[in-house]
Amino acid sequence: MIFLFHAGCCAGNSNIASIHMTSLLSGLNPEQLEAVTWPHHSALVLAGAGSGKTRVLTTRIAHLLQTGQAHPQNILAVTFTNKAAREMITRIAAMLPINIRGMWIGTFHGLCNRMLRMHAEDAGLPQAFQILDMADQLAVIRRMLKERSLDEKSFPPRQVQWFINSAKEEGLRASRVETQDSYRRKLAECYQIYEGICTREGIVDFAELLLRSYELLSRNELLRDHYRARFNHILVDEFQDTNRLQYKWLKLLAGADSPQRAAIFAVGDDDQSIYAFRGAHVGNMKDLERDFAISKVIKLEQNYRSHGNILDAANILISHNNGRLGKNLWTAEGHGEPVRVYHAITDIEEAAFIVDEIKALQADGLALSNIALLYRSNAQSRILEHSLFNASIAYRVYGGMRFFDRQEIKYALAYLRMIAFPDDDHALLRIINFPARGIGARTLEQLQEEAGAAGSSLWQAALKRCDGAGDTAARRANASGKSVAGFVHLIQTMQQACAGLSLPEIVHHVGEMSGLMAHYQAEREGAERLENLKELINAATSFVHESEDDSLLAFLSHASLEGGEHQAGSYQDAVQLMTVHAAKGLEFHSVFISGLEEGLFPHENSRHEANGLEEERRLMYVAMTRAQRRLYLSHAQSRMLHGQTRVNVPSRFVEEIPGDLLKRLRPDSRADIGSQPFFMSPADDARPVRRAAGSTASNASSRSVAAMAAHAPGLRIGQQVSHTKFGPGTIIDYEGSGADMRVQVCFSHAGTKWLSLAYAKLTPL
DNA sequence: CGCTTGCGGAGGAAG
DNA sequence: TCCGCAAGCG
Repeated sequence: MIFLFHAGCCAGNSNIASIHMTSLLSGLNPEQLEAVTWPHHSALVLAGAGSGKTRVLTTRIAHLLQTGQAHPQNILAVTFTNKAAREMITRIAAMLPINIRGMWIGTFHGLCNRMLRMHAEDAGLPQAFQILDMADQLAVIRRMLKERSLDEKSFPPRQVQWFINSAKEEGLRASRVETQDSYRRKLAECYQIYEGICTREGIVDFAELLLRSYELLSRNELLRDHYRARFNHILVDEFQDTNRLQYKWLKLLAGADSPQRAAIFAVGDDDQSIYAFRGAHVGNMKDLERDFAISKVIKLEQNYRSHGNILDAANILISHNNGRLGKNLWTAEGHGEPVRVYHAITDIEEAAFIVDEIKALQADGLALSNIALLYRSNAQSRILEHSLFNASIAYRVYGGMRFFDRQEIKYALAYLRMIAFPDDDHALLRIINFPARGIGARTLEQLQEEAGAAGSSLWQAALKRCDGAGDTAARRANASGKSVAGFVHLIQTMQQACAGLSLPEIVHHVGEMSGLMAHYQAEREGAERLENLKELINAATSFVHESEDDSLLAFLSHASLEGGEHQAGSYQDAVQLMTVHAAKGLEFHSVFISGLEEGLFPHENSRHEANGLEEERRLMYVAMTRAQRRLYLSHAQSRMLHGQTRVNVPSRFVEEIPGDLLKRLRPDSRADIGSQPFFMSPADDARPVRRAAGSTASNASSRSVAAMAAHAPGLRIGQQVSHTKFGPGTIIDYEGSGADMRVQVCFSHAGTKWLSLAYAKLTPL
């Protein structure tokens, strides 16, 4: 009764409580209020974009606690991303002065991990099971295929991986996969073998976390009853993104068919379902209504984000989809500006237009970080970056490599793993020869044979090898015996050295002793990797401070479950570039959606998928509803794709928006020429119109000198420079900006190289 | 062992 | 066109 305890601290607690109550619920619109104060019965909240979804979710939790309808330990709230989970926790903590420890708030995978660690034995897992990310999983699959002499051509590892994960997400074990045709039968065999490896080595992939947890609950009645009695409020964020297994898990946990079932409070938006390709099943929304006897869907349709024209355009666009649950966003604000549509001749010219508009917005006082450039596929960012760079506009690209995905981090983590759990074959294989210590494929094969024969881990096999002291046969042929001995010795030394140290100290030691630091120090382009290794120590430090469990094992799980930021953020004000998928959940004053062409958006691959076009349209809907005040849609008549210039028709999505909501812009004038035809004659095409302001030249020599100087004072293309190692040279090209800026230098003696300005010491001559 | 070369493929991506 | 991966050479 944590809340009552708090209230009881204060005199006149009923007064305090009512003040809290008012402040919690005040400012909610009627629908939000209905959702927040919904009785202890399952509910489906259809929450449109910008309708205050997170607020409803967090306020409901606070309200349940405050009114004594639930104690923290009765609450389980599940999200898809760590970011969303963190935000939820932060907001609840800001609303209520309570200890939120008892609540289970996290991602599906995080919560399943928590449950499996607590009941590892019951779940048939070793206490220290390791979590594989996608890349690790792929590596294990490759290893398996090789061991089984299965041809990678007839068994593409990625397809095998996809098959296994899809099966797991349907809740199917290898033995229960349907095998009508021989191909599926073979894949099912792979799944079977893979399962064996995972069991033997105590490794668990992402899908396995859920499946194990599900099986644990369904098999173990005691545990199931325990959790059912405990969590009587289950709240789900982004419900439209749940896959079949996640829904089954929720259903089992909530006890859909048991008399005293939990209330599931699911918040989602079928119109924003854009993850079918990774298993999301929107049908779960209908299933929830049925399985939990939900009589009324609460709709949050008032939008607090966008102006009217933007919402109207989005509403009409999405109305072209069938089978929607049905929802129409509205705003209390005015219509605002029309949606701007720009018809570019080429992709280059499209980028130039965007740059010009950004400059104009900037001149009007808008911060760059309030501007987003969205695109359907990552490949499109290149040309936008190029143009932004030339115009000296700071930008930040989202996506790509995440911190814990980096190879140097993976190596360090594998060493950490070996310290605590040396029997981990997967970790051993990753680092046994990195940094290089002369252990080749040959030695490894032998080791694997020995381990196979003894039925032991590779580590045990390596130990045995070293035990066989003296000059036995193992040592005769080459030095590999020595190398393995060296490796064994290294790990053992590290184990001893790290005993009793704090986590950050261990990470530091491992970096030094493994030789990783030295390796990257010696490597020419290793500066950034070195930085990341240092950053890993920081990550360990903050982990120790923030986490209840500061063990090495917990840190390793954390690393697997939390990819980390995409890149160390340069905190300067910058335009935000990202895919539409990555933009979901975000909002910006001004949004550009570029590449609105048939084949690109909607993407041509979607044509061969069931309901592919509708998913693309939802994607467009998500993109449009990111904009608060100004929305630009642009498309180019011709675009370079896969090395070929292709001519494209404007996206049907643009056509689906009524003309009276649009303002069409043209390259040669800002006048409204919406009545003119979209396509220009070939003669026009031959002489593309260039906007005056932005240089769109693609070769470095004609780039704006001023542009580069703005990023790197004192440097320009053509500048003679000197490098401490490579000697004199000339700057011939550059890319990136700020801390990420790199220059290409043609050295007199050392050839042409790309160098990071942040690390390379270049002296202007 | 590590680097270079050549070929193929190319969508979106949390945990 | 560009990137990433697999085989091949020094």
